[in-house]
Amino acid sequence: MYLCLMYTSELIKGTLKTIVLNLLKENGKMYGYEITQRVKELTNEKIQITEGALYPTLHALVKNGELDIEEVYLGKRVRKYYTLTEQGSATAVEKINEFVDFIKTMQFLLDLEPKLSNV
Amino acid sequence: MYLCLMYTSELIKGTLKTIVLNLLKENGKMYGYEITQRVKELTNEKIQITEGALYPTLHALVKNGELDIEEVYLGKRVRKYYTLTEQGSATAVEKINEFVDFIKTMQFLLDLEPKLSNV
DNA sequence: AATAATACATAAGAATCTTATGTAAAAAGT
DNA sequence: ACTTTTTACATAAGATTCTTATGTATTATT
Repeated sequence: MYLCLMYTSELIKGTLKTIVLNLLKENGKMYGYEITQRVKELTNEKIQITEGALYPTLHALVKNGELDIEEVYLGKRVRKYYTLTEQGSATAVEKINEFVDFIKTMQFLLDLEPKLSNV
Repeated sequence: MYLCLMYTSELIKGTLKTIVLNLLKENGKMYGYEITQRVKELTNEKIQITEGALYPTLHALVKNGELDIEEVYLGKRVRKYYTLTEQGSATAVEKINEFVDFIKTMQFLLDLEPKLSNV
């Protein structure tokens, strides 16, 4: 597993929580492995979240009261579904707003308007 | 000195080299302290590059052949101007293209089209 | 029956940034 | 004239986050 094939990993750093919280906000509940696969699909493999990065992050979000866990057994194998707590929903919105603002600032700083106006 | 007042520092991580290379590409030559002040001005203090982060990064870029140094004495005080090498110019373009692509990917992943269409 | 995919987890090491500290000259304020 | 602020460099300990490697074990596919 790799975190990043297409981008130098530096860029992805710091966006993992934002990605996880936002995916849960859109999909209601997801389990860890599902998150890694969904991100891979949606980004055409440009962003690949490693399990070594994801699981500790999920555990930290639970510990911090942002996520709840629900364990589901499929036969003998456990699958851990994560959902946003109320606090987690608020954090998701904050993180996304912050990221949007950050992008705008970087666009101005790097003088990228023309390159991004046709996204 | 702080790296970031407005944004959680996580987001800025990984963008420092891109910022430095791009500023040098636009301004020809700059010295370290000037870079910190320029970024602060241009971002309305939202991004504040700390000297503890900047100087080691500049040194690493020099070591890696991306930047050249020119020392200028103002009375007894030294000022170190940095310029892009040929390789540094190429890296600057690469980094910016990579960042633009990364933003596009994140916009899609986080479903941010409406929020960013009016930048 | 063997391999690949699913699904969890942790831990050592690398990279990057924060915070703190240091030096010293020039400018600005009083 | 003296003090403080700004300019301008630098490094180092510690924190955080991610990479890479490794581990376990079930289910699905070939």
